[in-house]
Formats: sequence, structure tokens, C-alpha cells
Amino acid sequence: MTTIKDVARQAGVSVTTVSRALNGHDDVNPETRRRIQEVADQLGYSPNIAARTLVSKRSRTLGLLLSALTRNSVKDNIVFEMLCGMNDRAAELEYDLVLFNTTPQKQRQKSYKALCKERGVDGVIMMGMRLDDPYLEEMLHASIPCVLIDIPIERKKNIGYVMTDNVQGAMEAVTHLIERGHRHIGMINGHAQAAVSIQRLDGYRQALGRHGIPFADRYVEDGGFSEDGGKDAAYRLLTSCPELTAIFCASDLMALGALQAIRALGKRVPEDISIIGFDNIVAAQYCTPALTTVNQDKYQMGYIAAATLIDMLEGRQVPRYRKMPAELIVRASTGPAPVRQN
Amino acid sequence: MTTIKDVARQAGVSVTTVSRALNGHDDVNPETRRRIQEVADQLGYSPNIAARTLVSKRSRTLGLLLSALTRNSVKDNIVFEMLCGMNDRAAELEYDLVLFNTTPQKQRQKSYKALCKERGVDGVIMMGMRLDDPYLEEMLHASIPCVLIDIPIERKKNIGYVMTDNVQGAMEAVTHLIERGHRHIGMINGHAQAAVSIQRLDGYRQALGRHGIPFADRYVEDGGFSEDGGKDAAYRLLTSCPELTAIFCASDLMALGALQAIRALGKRVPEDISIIGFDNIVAAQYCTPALTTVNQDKYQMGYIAAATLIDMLEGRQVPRYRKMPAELIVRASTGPAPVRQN
DNA sequence: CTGTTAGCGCGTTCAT
DNA sequence: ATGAACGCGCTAACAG
Repeated sequence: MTTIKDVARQAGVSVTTVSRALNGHDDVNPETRRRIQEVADQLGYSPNIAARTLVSKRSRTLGLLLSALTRNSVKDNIVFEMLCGMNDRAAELEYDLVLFNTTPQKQRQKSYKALCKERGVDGVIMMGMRLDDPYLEEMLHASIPCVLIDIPIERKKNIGYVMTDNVQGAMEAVTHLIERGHRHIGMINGHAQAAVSIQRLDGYRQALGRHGIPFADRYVEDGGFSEDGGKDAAYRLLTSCPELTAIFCASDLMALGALQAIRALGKRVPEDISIIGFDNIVAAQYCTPALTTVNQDKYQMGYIAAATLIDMLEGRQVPRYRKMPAELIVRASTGPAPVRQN
Repeated sequence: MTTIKDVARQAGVSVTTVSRALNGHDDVNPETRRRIQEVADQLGYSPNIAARTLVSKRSRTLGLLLSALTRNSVKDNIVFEMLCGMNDRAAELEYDLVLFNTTPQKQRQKSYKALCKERGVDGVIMMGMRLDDPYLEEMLHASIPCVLIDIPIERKKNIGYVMTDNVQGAMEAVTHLIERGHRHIGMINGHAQAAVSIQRLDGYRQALGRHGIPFADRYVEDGGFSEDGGKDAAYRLLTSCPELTAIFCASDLMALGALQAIRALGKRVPEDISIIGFDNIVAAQYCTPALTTVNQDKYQMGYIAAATLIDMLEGRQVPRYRKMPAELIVRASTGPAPVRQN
């Protein structure tokens, strides 16, 4: 491959001059620059990133730490949509993305810092992490700029985050149900180690509160964000609290599971039970009944995560904490509360 | 960050010895090795990849060239599932994946070789490429090992591929329809620049041929692999060939579009028209009626692509061309051919 | 405006 | 079995 030396020789200048010319320094004769550029183009020269990284300590590379890149995360393509957004913004700004291959076992061996330093990434985007993930704690003590997805931490200057306004989204969802006459509304939440769960629960409580509906502990079950978990939770909820007429699920996948449970219980959606999800995954619009849900702009979240991180890296002063609006999408899984004859 | 020098100093040996000890050379005293390892662990040393790459010309990094990583590819998470598979295998073998950010504009600026050399990737996996993609041609003239997904090229030793047995899959699909009594079977194909389209069409023709059903050109329309394209193609097909009782679609996404068109035409699936897709995407099992389709093991394809590439890189003698079995999954969108009263 | 010198962190001869 | 010296390709002082 052609190196900077080849270009220098061919253009009759020193490598230093080539480096400066090609990197847009202004202390180089326009004519010289032109000639160098010409030779570089002709030779198809492109700088060796390893060498550049080694000396400049900057790699124009972003690390992606996603503990969610597993077979299980395939059904909700949330991660994938975010990835597309990141990829697009990174491409625009000429950064590359490297996927950190992190399995639970490896995590014990290799520290977060080592992972980053080793690869020489300029910054990191973390997603799909639990609040108790060891890497999260390590990250807080590292100095590498990082943007978190769905984890609102505002403690350090080199850390930012992007997340949907989950409180607002959950409130809209539950309010929608209340306005349709529902008074006994259950919730299937994810798990305690997810910030989004905490916020969505908060929105659920606030919506109830505003309408003078008391909050009941036994109306809330965790489904672990999985389809099966949602199914089980719905089953528990509906058998122990037969008065429920609606369930707000903290994810579409769990809502899909709930749909199954309700069907198995011989009830209909939305005639007997209204179901509302969260995320607006692809399957939500294809299932029957189509799922009423709260949309997250996943692509945009990824895009902004990458944008924010790069802005931070390049020293631009930008808001580091971004909350994206949630949007209620009403489909067929929610209806008016059934009239109970008792 | 701690470098090899730090380890050397701390352990009281030269950097050379550290390098050899940590890289598993056998010309180093067991006791020395133990001490060095101990110091390295204690210091949390991990080698700088840029430096290593620079000198060794090997980066343990795989490049991913996917022209399909766009907003559009979100609905069928085929790319994502494959990505998961690659990621898993790469992780097992301690390789990292870097996403090449390639937009059409950039492609003109930067050659394939430059892209690879610049990043110093050891090998490349290409997917989502059209047969007429300029990078494909360039790749053929480069010396970087490459594994193609869905593009069967057997011309060079450093090129391999992974693809589903599309001929078999298409044959099974169409045979299934024929066995259910269908004689007038249309096909919605992707486009001419996709190897899978060619193969699936081939399977369609073979299945017809084996059962003595003549092939008719006007029974085949291209839908460009998109939902809307599938919808339009189905519309054209059903209006110009009212005798059709079934349509084989070269992708589930197009089948989803066809479902819409049929509904708009006031016909029922499968009572009036049977529909069969290809890929087995997530939405296929949630739509109504659930889609009969041909499953591709997308995860496995990604896994094997990465495995094959790394095998090639490390000089292991393995089959470079891998054809994965397709599997017919019968759901509700196919039924017996309606009895026509004419 | 340009060239010389130095060094990033590492693997690899070649001696010892 | 171990170390000194060299160079990978590049950028960054420092001279001139």
C-alpha cells in the first residue's frame, strides 16, 4: 500500500510537508499543497489509521458497548434502529464504529478502561446496560467520554445521555386509558435494574394520581422485558386481580406476551381488556389486534447519541443530556372500559 | 495507560521479554513468564492495538461492509440477526467488528482497498450488496480475504460466501402450493441485481416444471424487496392475471405488502389467494394471517460468515462456500386452492 | 514555508 | 533464555 513516504518522494518534498498539506494546515504553499494532493490522489493514498492513532491518540473511532446484542434482542429491533442512527451520524462526521464484543465472562477478565484504551476509541456509546452492570460503575471512574442510552447520569462532565421522556410517555398511555373509562389499570414493568422501568412506573403513578385513582402495589408485576415474562405477568395479574380492565406494559414485547395470556384466558382485546405497550416495535403494527403503544424514535436516539458524543469529543459546547419526546400511537388494542354488571 | 515498558520495568526485564512472554513464545523461562504475567495482571496491562497493528500488520479486526444498514432495513431485521451471529463468533475468537460507514457518495471518493487498508482490517464481510455494486468489483481485484453473504462467487481463493439454499427453499415453497392444489401460481421477485432473486426464481421454475405446470413470464413481477413494492406487484399481478390462486413472494416484507393489496382488492387470504413469503422475519409470525414462509437461519449465517472468514485468516483449511438449508414454515396464509366455478 | 529530528507502543531480527 | 537496536507510518516540536 502506498504510504506517506511514497507521496513525499513522488512529490519531491518531505513527509512532514505531505502530512501538513493533507491535514489542512495553513502553513504550506498553495502550489505545493496542490501538487501533493494531486500525487496523493493519483497514488490512491490514504493514511494508515493505526499509525495516526498511535501518535495522535485520536482514532476517529467510537466504541459501542451493547450488552443487548444477543439473539434475544432480535425481536424488538430497538438496538438495531439505534445502531442505524448512530451509524448514519458517525458516517456524516467521518467516524467509524467498532462493536465491543463483550460477553459476561470476558467482562470479568477485561476492564472497561482496558477495552477502550486497547482499541483506542475516542469515545463510547453504551446501551442495553442494566443499572448494576459492572461496566457502568467502571465507566464512571474512567475519563473516556461516553454517551449512555436510557441511563440518566448527570454526575460527570464527560458523560452524556439520551433517553425518551418515559414519564411523559407513560402518563400519556395511562391517561389515554383513564379517558376511555378505565379505573382498574394494571402495569407490567420490566425490572428494577432499568432506569426506564423506574420512569415508566413513575408516569403510571402520576397519571393515576392526577385522576384521583389510588395506586395499588398488587397491580404492578415485572415481566423482565421479555415476551414470555410479559405473558406470565399478565397471567398473574389477571387471575389475582379480576377487576382489571386494562394493562399498561413497559414494552411492546411484553405486551405481545400479555396478548397471548389474555387469549389463553378466553378474554378478548380490547373488549374485555385493553392493552397498551411501549416502544412501537415493528411487530406492534402487525399483530392482532394492532398494538396501541408509545413510540420511541429509536433511530433519532441513536443519531443524537453519536452526534452528542462527537460534539463532546471535538470540544463543541452542546447539551449533554437529551430527552426525546414520546408519542402515543393509538391502534386497536385499547378501547372503552367494559361496563361491569355487578 | 500502562504500556509494555511499564511492565518491563516493574518486572525487571526488557520489553522484548515481556512481549515474548505475553504472546506465548516458548523461548522464555517459565518462572520469568509467571512473574511477567503477574505484573501485567496487576498493572492491568493490555497491549495497544494500534501499535501492534502497525508493526504486525494484523489487527484482529473484521470490517463489515453493509450497504443495507439503513432505515429501510429496519423492518426485516435480517441484517441485525446476522450481525448478532457474526458478533458472537468474532467474540469467541477475540476479533472485533468495525462497521464501515459507507454512503453512496463516499463510495466514489474512497476505494474499497483504501477503506480496508486504512482501517487495517484483516478481512471483510460484505452483505446487502447488489451484484452491480462497485465495491463488489473492486473487492474481486483486492487481496483482502472476504466472505460474501448471498453472493455466490467462486473465482478466487481469498473469497468465500454464505448463503441459504434458495433454490431448495423456493422449490419447497412452490411445491407446497402445488400439493395444495394450486396451478396458477404467481411470483413476486426482488430485483435482477440480487443473486437470491435469481435462485428463488429458479426454484420456482423447477417446482413448476416438475409438476408439468408451464412457466408464464407474466406471472412474475419484481417488487424490489420492499413492502410497498410487494403491494404494487401483487396488485398488478392480481388484476392482470385473475386466474391466480397463489403467490410466492421472494421476501416476507413483499408478502406483507401483498397481503395489503389483496385486502384492498376485497379478497381473502388464504381462502381466495394463498401467500407464501421468504426469510421468516419477526413480523411474519405476528401478522394476520400468519405468514407461511421459508426460514433462513440468519443468525447462523452471520455466525458462519465470521467463522469462515477467521478460519481463512488463520490459515485453516475449511470449506469457503457454505450453503445453508432452508426450511418451510407452514402457517395460516396458505390453504387449499379454491374451487373455481367456471 | 519547509525539512530534520524525535517518538508514539509494539514485535522482531540479531547478538549474547 | 534474554536484551539492544530497529522500524512500522505517522504527527509534532523545533530549526532554519
